[in-house]
Amino acid sequence: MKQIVDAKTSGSRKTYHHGDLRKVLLDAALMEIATHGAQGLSMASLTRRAGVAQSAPYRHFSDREDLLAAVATEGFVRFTEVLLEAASNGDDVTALKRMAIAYLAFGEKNVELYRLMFASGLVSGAGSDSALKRAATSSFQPLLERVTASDPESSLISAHVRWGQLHGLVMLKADGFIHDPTEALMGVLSF
Amino acid sequence: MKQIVDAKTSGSRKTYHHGDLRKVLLDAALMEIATHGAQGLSMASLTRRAGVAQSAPYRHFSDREDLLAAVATEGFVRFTEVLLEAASNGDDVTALKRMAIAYLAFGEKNVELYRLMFASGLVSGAGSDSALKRAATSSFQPLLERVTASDPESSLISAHVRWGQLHGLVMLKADGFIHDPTEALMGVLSF
DNA sequence: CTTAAATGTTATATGTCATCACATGAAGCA
DNA sequence: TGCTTCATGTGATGACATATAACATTTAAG
Repeated sequence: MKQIVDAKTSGSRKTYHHGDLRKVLLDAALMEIATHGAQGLSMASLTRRAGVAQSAPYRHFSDREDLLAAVATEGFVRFTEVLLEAASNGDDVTALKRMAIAYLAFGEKNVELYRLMFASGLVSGAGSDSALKRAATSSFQPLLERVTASDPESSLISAHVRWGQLHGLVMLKADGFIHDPTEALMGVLSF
Repeated sequence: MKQIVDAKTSGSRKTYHHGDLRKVLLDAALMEIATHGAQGLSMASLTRRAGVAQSAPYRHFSDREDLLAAVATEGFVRFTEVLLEAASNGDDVTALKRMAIAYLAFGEKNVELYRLMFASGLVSGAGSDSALKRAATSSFQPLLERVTASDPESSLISAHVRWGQLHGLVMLKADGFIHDPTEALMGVLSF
């Protein structure tokens, strides 16, 4: 039986073992990334927040990049849920529009996480069979399916075009180049 | 009169002063970024490459971010040249198409530099009167002008839409999510 | 109950950023 | 020419981060 005790009472744990350090670290990383970006995340700061030794995370993640990959994977999972939810009912065309809006909303609400997922080079660098790569691929499926439904001819290319449009607007907004991506999106929702 | 001597003969310079360390560092940074990305660039590695002390760069750049900003600024200057060149002749519509193709080409040839310029958060973080911000803004002008010429009504929004599309394709390619952005671009060159 | 496997700790090696006081050389001026 | 001053490079150092290794403590398997 597991002791799910405190784990954060001002530095001193009651139990030597932590409970679920892996999850605690991931959650802390998600918060840290949301506020300071992945660049500003250090293993050391995570251990201080979790109240464990600096070396502890390496029992759960081979290195810093491995931890970031786990965070990004979680990000893709959540992102996929959001897209599926948006596409869950209505005809294909309106579903596409709702997905587009949901896509932008996710990007704006999770700027730094989104950046880590899509613009950090993590995915392309990851081993080809990694959970990260699979999660990333899954995220693309909802969009692809809806596009295919409404345009079976050149579905993959069309999906890339639409994905590129959304991704571009999110990233331009994230980096301060534009201020109202939704406004721009409305200009193309006649897609 | 300036002694433009060696500056790289196996670690030992003849002159105590370097000649033009600032430029040497910027060039080295551009190369390092092209091969290993901005993330993998360290001040220390630059100094080794240039054969100077670790503290030397701080005479020319206040910190690492300042140097990266200078590199990004140079990137925007080059990028603007490329776009202007592509738009230099032909009617507005074909000029837009050539700019789009040139945009993608620049992105593909300078993946990591492009990432630094557009997706590192440097621009949004920079002080509002910085050379970086001005260079970045200049890069947008050629596109905006051409769009305005062919669509004076909603020119800014239209420009954002097109910019977003191009940016998205470049970034998705950069991070390995798609493999042939040009193919996708052809799908929208009827812009 | 004994022992192996997981998981956490302490200590340490290496590397980076950034700053300090100091050294040197270049340029201006007597 | 010789002095002075300012820009630029050096060496030493402090604060931190990543990562590893040897050791400690639980948990859980037999």
